Amino acid sequence: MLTKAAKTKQHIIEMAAPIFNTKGYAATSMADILQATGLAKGGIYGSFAGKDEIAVHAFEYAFESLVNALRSKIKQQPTATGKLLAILKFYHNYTIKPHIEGGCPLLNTSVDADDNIPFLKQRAAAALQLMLGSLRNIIKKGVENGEFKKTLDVKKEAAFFFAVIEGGIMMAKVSDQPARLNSLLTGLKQHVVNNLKK
Amino acid sequence: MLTKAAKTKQHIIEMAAPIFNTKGYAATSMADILQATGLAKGGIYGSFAGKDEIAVHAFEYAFESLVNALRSKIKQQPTATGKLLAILKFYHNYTIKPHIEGGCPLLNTSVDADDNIPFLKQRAAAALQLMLGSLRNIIKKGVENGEFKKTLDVKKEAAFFFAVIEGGIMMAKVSDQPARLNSLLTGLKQHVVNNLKK
Amino acid sequence: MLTKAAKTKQHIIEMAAPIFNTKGYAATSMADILQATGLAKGGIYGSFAGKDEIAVHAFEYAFESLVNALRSKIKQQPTATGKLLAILKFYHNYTIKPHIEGGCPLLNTSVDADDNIPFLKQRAAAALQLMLGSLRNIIKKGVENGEFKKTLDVKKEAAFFFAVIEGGIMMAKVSDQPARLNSLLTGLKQHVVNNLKK
Amino acid sequence: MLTKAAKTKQHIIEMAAPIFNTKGYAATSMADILQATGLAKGGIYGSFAGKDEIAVHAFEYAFESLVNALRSKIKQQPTATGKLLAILKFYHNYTIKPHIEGGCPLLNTSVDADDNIPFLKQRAAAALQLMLGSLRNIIKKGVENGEFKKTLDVKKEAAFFFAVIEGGIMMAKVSDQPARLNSLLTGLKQHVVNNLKK
DNA sequence: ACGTGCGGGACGGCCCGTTGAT
DNA sequence: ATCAACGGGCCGTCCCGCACGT
Repeated sequence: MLTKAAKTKQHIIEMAAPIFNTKGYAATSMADILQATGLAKGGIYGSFAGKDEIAVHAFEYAFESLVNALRSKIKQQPTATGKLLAILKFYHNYTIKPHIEGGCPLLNTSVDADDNIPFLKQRAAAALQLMLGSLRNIIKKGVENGEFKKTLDVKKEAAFFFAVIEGGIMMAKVSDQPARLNSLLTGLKQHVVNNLKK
Repeated sequence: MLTKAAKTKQHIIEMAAPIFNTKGYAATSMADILQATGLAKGGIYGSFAGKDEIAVHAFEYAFESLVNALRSKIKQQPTATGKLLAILKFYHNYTIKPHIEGGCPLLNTSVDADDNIPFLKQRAAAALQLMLGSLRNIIKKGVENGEFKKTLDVKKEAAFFFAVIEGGIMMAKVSDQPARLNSLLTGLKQHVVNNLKK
Repeated sequence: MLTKAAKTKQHIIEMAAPIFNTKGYAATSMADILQATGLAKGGIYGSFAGKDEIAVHAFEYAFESLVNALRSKIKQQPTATGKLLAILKFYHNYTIKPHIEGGCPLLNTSVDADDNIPFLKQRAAAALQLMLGSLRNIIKKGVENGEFKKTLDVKKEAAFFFAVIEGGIMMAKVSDQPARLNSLLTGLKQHVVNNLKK
Repeated sequence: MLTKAAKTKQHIIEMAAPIFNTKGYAATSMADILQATGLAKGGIYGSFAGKDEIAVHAFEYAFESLVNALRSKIKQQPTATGKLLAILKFYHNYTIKPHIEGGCPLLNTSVDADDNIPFLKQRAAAALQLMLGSLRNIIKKGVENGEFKKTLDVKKEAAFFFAVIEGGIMMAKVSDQPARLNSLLTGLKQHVVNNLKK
């Protein structure tokens, strides 16, 4: 069972995550978090050392939410092809209905933190590693079980897959054209069916 | 000839652009810009109405720098294939030696501004439109002059091309692995040679 | 009992009131208030939303002080004549020893705010209304109980009474001649005794 | 004939006077004056040493305007009674149509400057002295030529006259009730006719 | 242990009145 | 005589301790 303190901590994280993910680290103020959580000024500092620590937990929470959402879709699919297509389906209209407000935390935090906020950059890098690792696993199993061509460069294929998605999210969001992402997802789908499969 | 005022304005823009591009809008302070330009507190406000205006000009300067750098490479190539490969070459090791400190201003500003800073988002969206338009032009001409397959979906192909690059930059940068981008660029090169060409 | 917060708020008001009353709204800086209160920035903005709010409370405090001081003098007098003379006595040498530094807050704030600071003007107007109302009450009762002539124009008489005082304060203060005010007060006294009384 | 420099100076003064008279010394910025005059920064400082000097000239200009306007009305009246009534007529509806924007410069500047701006206070005091002197002259002549009672305290009468007017202006303006002033003026008129005259 | 709320002080962007170089 | 530049000051927000109740 969760202690009261742990509950409060979790509450703060869950309220703060969409704010950080939307506004970015620098533009998110403690006041924003106070208001969102309903806590008093000092109440936060009982649970966290400071803004940095909240930001880290908020990112990890946001990323885990993403991973969990993806994993539940993937698990339902027995084949590697099915898993990849499930991922693509997950991202359909993602800029309209993202799993967390603000869109992909990996993209947001990476770009936000890469030059300035080392402790966040580090977490984002680890998250990316995990994400790419999962994709590679799926593709690798597809190769091993004969679904996909043996000649595939698994690592490259995974990176390519994710790059298109993230690039697509960025473009769709800034231009307010969700179709930009969807079109790319369709392209990836054809790529999976036409180029990866035997 | 440039007036002194115009020179100062340009100086401010050129000094501010890498800062905004590196730290983002919210994390960039007027003090940063003052220090970088060597001007005094009041000196800036003779040339600009405020931080917002500087940020807009800084972005447009950074983006134009990118466009100019790209264009000079493209112009040297007579064929559509050559132009696309020149673009890929331009982005080789881009996270190590970007044309401006902080990396791709389109990526940075889009992600920084999309939920919070409408006047910047708008400029970033316009810049993206221009960039994609240029790519489409190149590919379209390749189709028209018989270099590329007639069946190509020009719009999709351009979006795909740029999405991979931007996604690749993001991943390479956050993970401090420039090779991640280069590998994707190599993949794109093969795509151009194998899939686009007749 | 007063909470600590309420005490601090009151402390700020009491320290700020003479400053605003002396220097006026625009010329009073937050730094002045910080120094007078001994508080830091965060301390002030915990109690007030901003300078405006402090100015309003400061004015109301200053005006209430005036009203209380006057009322205590008035209460001691059973007759209307006595009350009016008590008021005149209160203002004797007022520019030398005002009840609050800077002199009459009604005069100061009215002139300071009437063209520029609507939220203060509004409070000053209400205060004036209250002040004139009190004067009218006194005179009216004097008429009713037979002290004063039945033909008196109560409203006019009250306005006249107060106009002379405020005009006198202004003249005495700017010329550094307190006697200018005292002389007018003497004149008013004769007016009460000679013209108002039956 | 006026030199060009003198013309510029006069232009600045005439544009600045209503601003100072409306907003007060502290709240009037050089930028306000620049905008009103249409001059460039250097243009002002060629004619004046600084804001202080402009404020002084602006006040004196505003006060002289008042004096001139009053004098022209007074001159038309041969009798002392006529002169006093002309003054009262001049102030009728003064808060609606003051001779200069912002209302009586003597009142405004006195209250604005009395605790804080010695160089302005000094000018305001001198102006008051002049104003009261003029009133005394009128009344004194009225006594001498037999219009008024010989027992009048000339000095007191003049001060009383002006105090009511200035107090009335203050009250009328802050309450947005011009009638408050007019009512007092009517009272003064009766006072002149009933109490001063033989 | 948990949370409250007052207070601290540095810094945020911006505007002030003014001066020098041209 | 113009205009670019100065530098200190403006009000307000920032993130954060600390002393206290509970």
